Amino acid sequence: MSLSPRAQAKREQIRTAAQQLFLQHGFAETRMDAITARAGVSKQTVYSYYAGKEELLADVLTQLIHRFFEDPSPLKADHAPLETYDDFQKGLNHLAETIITTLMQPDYLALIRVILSESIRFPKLGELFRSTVPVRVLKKITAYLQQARRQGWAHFEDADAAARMFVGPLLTHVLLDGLMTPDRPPRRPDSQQIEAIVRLYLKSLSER
Amino acid sequence: MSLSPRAQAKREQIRTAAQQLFLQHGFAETRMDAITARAGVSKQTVYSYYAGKEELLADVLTQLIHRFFEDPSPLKADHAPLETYDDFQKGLNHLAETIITTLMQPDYLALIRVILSESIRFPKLGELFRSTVPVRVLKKITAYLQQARRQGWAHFEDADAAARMFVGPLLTHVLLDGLMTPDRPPRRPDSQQIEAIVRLYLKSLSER
DNA sequence: AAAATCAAACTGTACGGTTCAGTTTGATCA
DNA sequence: TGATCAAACTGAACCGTACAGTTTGATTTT
Repeated sequence: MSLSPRAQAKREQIRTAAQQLFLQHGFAETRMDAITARAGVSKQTVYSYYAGKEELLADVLTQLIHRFFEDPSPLKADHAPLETYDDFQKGLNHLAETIITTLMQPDYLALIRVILSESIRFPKLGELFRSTVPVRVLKKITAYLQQARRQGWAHFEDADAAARMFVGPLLTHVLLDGLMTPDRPPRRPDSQQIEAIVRLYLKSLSER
Repeated sequence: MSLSPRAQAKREQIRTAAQQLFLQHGFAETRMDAITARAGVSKQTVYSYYAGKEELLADVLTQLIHRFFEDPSPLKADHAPLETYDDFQKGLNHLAETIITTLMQPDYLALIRVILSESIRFPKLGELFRSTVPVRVLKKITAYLQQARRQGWAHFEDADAAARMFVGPLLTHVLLDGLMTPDRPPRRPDSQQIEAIVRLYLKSLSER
């Protein structure tokens, strides 16, 4: 069942080339010939590793989804100290910054765009992404908030609503300035805008 | 420059058929033959009204974008009374409900999906949508909040951040349960979830 | 007012031209 | 000897056009 190291390498070459092209042009506009050319590989080889174009896309996206989530950066905020209220404020700020930085990467935006486009054709992929990335991120944030509540720094009833209240405003930037304007490079909100959001957010978690 | 009533009607037939198919299958997967069949019109006629498939898509989406925004419902909250704090709370709740109801319509979700998919090919369309719908909605909300602030019911510094804080959490539902799962019918959040969000939001606008 | 005439819009079919995914072939490399 | 390569090929899908004939509705003629 396992592949030889050489085969692994070939497969990786193909996947990488396909990934770049799928993310840049989308599924329909990507030509198999372009993939083989970029991978420096013959067409026959591609078809000896993948049954077809769709299977190749599935492999590329599946791998990307897992890689993006295993990326350690976005969610290590829960390992930061949380002893003073200032820690909490800094933690949220850092969390917001890393979420924005991650989401606003051109590759990440492209991935979301492809998934939204193709999830009609491949419902499985949409579901995989949904349940892997955003749902887990929401859960992590929920956990962090509950930890802060135990410490007495946050007061809320509905943890899910509180988590959405945190991510939501960030998403507005991603949608408007990242996904909706693919021609110009994504303009991420500056630190002041993020701070304003976090400050407002903290008020919603204050006592009474 | 104006078209005869008969021509208007034909054009409308074509547009309607094209709209249904583009929203259902997207641009690439929609066949011109399918459009002519559904419109009950010959191919020649389509090409006498439109230079090609792309022009047809542009017309369909442009019309949809304007229609969705001119839809009176989403934003008449600013005409509701705003004299007591209770008015404000009710106003926000109503606003949230109508925003969710509008966005969660299958047609609206499909429109967003098509725009996100095709905005690489047609940057103009993405920009038209962005500047017409979400940007104006944000501005309306901002105006409403500032009105509430003048009445003393809301306290905030950054009006833009406050507006995003309101729409953001709603968007999380649209994204996760509307856009990411096109196979099953969209599950809109129930009134309790929306109330929880509004309640939390009101805290972020409270004094100090 | 009924009949004849006419231009423009429309239809249906057929098909040219192109693009592309996937296959076959025969040579080359390791 | 088995994997890989380049290149040519196949077959199907699909956009857009050409064309010969029909419908429509208005205008003119009797």
